[in-house]
Parts: sequence; structure tokens; C-alpha cells
Amino acid sequence: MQLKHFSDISAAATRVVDAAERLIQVHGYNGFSYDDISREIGIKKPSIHHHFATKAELVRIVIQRYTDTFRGALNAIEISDSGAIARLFGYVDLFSQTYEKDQRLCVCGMLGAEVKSLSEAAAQEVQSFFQMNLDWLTKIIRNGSQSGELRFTSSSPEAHAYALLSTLEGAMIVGRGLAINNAPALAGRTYISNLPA
Amino acid sequence: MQLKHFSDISAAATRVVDAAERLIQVHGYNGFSYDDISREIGIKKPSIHHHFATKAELVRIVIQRYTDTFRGALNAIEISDSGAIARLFGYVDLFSQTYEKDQRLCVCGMLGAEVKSLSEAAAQEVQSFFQMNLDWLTKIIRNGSQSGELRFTSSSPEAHAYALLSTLEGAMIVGRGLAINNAPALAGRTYISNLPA
DNA sequence: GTCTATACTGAGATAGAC
DNA sequence: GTCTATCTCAGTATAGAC
Repeated sequence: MQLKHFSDISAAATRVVDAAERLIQVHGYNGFSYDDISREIGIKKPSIHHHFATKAELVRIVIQRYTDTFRGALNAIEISDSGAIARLFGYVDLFSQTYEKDQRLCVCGMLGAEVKSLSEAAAQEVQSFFQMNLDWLTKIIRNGSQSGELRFTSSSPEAHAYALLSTLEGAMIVGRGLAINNAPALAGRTYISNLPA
Repeated sequence: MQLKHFSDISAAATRVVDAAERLIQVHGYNGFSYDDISREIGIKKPSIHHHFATKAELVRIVIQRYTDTFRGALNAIEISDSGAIARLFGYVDLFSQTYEKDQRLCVCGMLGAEVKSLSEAAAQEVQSFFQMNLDWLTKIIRNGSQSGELRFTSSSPEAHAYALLSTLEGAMIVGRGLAINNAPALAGRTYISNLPA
């Protein structure tokens, strides 16, 4: 079947996606129901099914929109900040801002853990999110290395991109388990502190 | 009520815990049921309830045993490996070994993401696991710094411990989303590559 | 686009026999 | 310690009226 794109959805459907996104970030895919959304935004379960026939389809749209918003934020960092360190700090801030809202997780961090419960299409969207992040980080780190702003010896820009993304996703999870307030900033800035020339 | 300790359980109960542990690592707390365990080990649901009255209690025991096993592994590393780098590589291997089994996650990485769905007692056990890891890593990293084997400037041993644990927990999740084989080893070794003097 | 009503399934859990 | 039978509730989803 032909899958919808998130930008096509109505105002009412947008409210459903907003609620689903928040519920995923707090409770995970297997931890929320249409009933939870119903209570949160004040429309009944069948109305939600009218907008999103299945939970799998709803989640796919949530991830798609989340990834698109994140892409915009990455572009904004490149415009507002110059230099690798400043841009990496801006990147860390994206995760901090999410976590500061009631210790919400990255949508794809949560769904990455639950990926074996997702539809094939949703799992694909999670993969796209991670790949987009790795591509961007690799570019920033490679440029910083070539300009001399960053210095690292044995590992590649790709490896540092993967390690930094992992650090931030993990910091949110460990931070929540330990009830740490500024978890992503703490771990992310520590990682970056290893890289300056 | 008086809570049980994992070391008190019978052989049949141990098989239940084994299955629950694996199911948590693959599907998460909200992603498995007593029925799944039933199918896996061939006893009926009420028999499982006989051993563990509630799912919350079962999960608490799973975490408790997992933490105890991990504690033993940390001690074994200190005996078999000398030097901070070797011990940190041994630590990374613990996560690699878990991930190599069908891309299983760390029990507490998964449950940390789902911590808002857990009982208070289970959440406490997750916290204890993370704290044990941070204490051990901090000790190893501080010793390595004092001996001159490790070198880092702006961050503390505590901060590096937190960042390295986060990196490994995150690497498993991102790695699974991207279907990367040696995810924890890749990210963990990259992190450690930043630290040698 | 939203509703009431309802189907169907699976979940966690209990009663009581063996 | 394990079983059959059953309870109750929540979950996803559909039918059909407004």
C-alpha cells in the first residue's frame, strides 16, 4: 500500500502525533495505547483510528516528523555556529533540550531499544534517523580534523561520530535510571573534551 | 512485604528467570508476557505465578541476578588484567559478549529506557546496577590517571566513567537500529582511544 | 471528523484439583 | 510444583450512526 507522508496530515491528526511522540519518549512503543492518547487530547479511540488506521502507521509518522524536525535543527546549527567544537556543543544541546522536558528520551533512542517490536517500515525510519545523525556528525568532525580544530589519533571521524551519538543516546537512558538532571550535557561535553587539539 | 533474594530460588524458578532475562534483553519489559515465558520453557502461566507472584517481582529478581553476575565479572577483570587500558578493554568486552548473542541489550539499558513502567523496587535495582558500574569505572580511570597511564585534561574520572558507560549502553541501541555487528566494541574502543597518555 | 457500541485478543492474576 | 479453568481488564481494531 501507499504510505502517507507526515506533512500531509490535518490539524487533528497533528495533535494525535504530538501526544504519541510524548508518550513514546516517556513510556515507549509498548508502553502506550490509543486510550492514553484519547485521554490526553480528548478525542475517542475510534477517532484516532480514523486518522491512523494502525499503531504501526502512527509511530511511523511520529518518527518521520521527528527526523525532519531534527534535520532542520542540524541545518540551523551549521548556520548559527561556526567551527567544529561550537557545532558539536550545539548538537549536544539538541539532546539536552529534549531531556530537560520531563526527562524525555530521544524518540529513536527509545524505539531503537524496542526495534524488535516495530513494523518493518517504522524500523526503517529509525535507521534513517541514526544514519542522518552519523552522516552529519562525520562531516562536522572530519572538517574539524582537517582544519586542525580537532585532534584524535587512532580513530576515524566515522568512529567518533558513532561513539558520540551512542554517548548521547546512552546518557539519556542511564541518566534517567539514576535521576541525573543534565545527563546528555554531562556525557556529551565530556566526550567532546577529549577531542580539541 | 519481605522481598526475596535471587539466590534463594529453585531450579524451576531459575529457568523462568533465564527466559525472562532473554526476553527483556530482546523485547523489553512491556514487550514480553508470562505467555511468552510459558512457550519458551514449557510450563504454564499459573506455574510461573507460583514462582513469581507478579511480573514486577520477577523483573526485580532478573535485575538483581544480572547485577550480581556483572559484579563478579568486574572482579574477574581486576584479577586477570592489570593496567587501566586493559581493564577498560575488558569492560567493553562484557558489553560485546552480551550484544553478540542475537544483539541482546544490557538488561539495565533496556529497563533504563522503560524505567517509568517499572515498580519502585525494580527501578531501584536498575539504579544500583548503574551506580555499581560508575563506581568501578571511576576507580579504574582514577587509578589510570594517577599512574600516568591515562591522560585527560578538563574532565574528571567520574565524568569519564559516566560518559563511557553511556557510550556502551547507547552503542547497543544505536547499533541494533542500524544492524551493526560489533557495536559496543566499536564505540567503546573509540572512546578509550581518546584517553591514553 | 467524531461518536457509541462492540468484537476480539491477549494480558496479569486467582481458585482449586492433582 | 504443575495443571485446567476462569476472571477481569486493557489493548487494537471495526461497524455504523451522526
